[in-house]
Amino acid sequence: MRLTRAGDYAVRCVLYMSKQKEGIVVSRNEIARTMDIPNQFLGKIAQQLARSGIFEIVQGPKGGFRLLISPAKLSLLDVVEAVTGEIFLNDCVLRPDSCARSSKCAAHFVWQKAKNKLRETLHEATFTKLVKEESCMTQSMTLGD
Amino acid sequence: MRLTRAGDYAVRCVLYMSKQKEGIVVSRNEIARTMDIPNQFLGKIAQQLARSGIFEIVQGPKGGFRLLISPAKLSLLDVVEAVTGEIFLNDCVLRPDSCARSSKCAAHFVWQKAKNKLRETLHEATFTKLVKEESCMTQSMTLGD
DNA sequence: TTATATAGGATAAAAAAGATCCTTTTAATT
DNA sequence: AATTAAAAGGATCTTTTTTATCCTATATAA
Repeated sequence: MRLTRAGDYAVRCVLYMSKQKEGIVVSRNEIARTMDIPNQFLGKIAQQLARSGIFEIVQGPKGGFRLLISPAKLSLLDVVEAVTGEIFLNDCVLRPDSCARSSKCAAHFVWQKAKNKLRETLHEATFTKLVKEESCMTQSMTLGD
Repeated sequence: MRLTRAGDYAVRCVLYMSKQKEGIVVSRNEIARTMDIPNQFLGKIAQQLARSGIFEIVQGPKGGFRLLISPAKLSLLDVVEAVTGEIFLNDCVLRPDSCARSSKCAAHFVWQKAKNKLRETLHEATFTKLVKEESCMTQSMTLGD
């Protein structure tokens, strides 16, 4: 697995949205501008996030995206996998038939274990936590919001 | 990180060599044939493994590769990273300067943590262990050997 | 009903990965 | 010393994946 640009953009996008008041529609233009994401490309990525039920898309003026899952329940894993598909580290773990060896290959199990740990780590990281940590790190920010 | 075909081939190659008597030269042709690796491509991969000190290359008739590190001390991580470079899951962990956000980005730390765990898992898997597990799995093999 | 903002299909451009061609070098064998 | 097998290494090509954009259609607020 390797976080693609698209996956990175998706995380930035959701991270930005997680900082806004819950339930509001956040404009795509605004997200793209603030988070340095090519506007049209974000459109494509948004489709995938919408299909996964992470947010819904509102068209028209004042359109944009509305988070459907609270940042407290939304993990890095959810967002990344919405864009890149289920994480896997090598073909033969996800598609055992692609590798004639998989049944008798010990490496296979190591990859599987590694994959599970990776997903676990990303699953524990909710966006609420990320936002919180981030605000701790930025000393120059006003503390009172 | 995602195990590329090249990385997979490298693992297969070293796995095969680990089953042979220690210290002998194993022919590239033989490895390629047995492990289903494109011969020439294996040549390229071998160069990287050699540069990393994992094995040495012997030219000429009866040439091939000789493991320089005992399978007991050689891990999946060593072999994979010899071919793909140090494992990383996203750009901003390995090259923080590539991402203007890295210093204030909480996701950054999650990726770093995930990366460390992944490397740990792969580091624990030595080729001796892999060979051993593999022979357990293959029930149809002669147990004696 | 007009202006704004996103959807979504098609396609292009760029980058990465996989593979092979060909000439050169090395070393065992005769 | 000559021959030959086997691999090195540079160059190049193909394929796949990723990134990005163009353009027309659609939805909705004002």
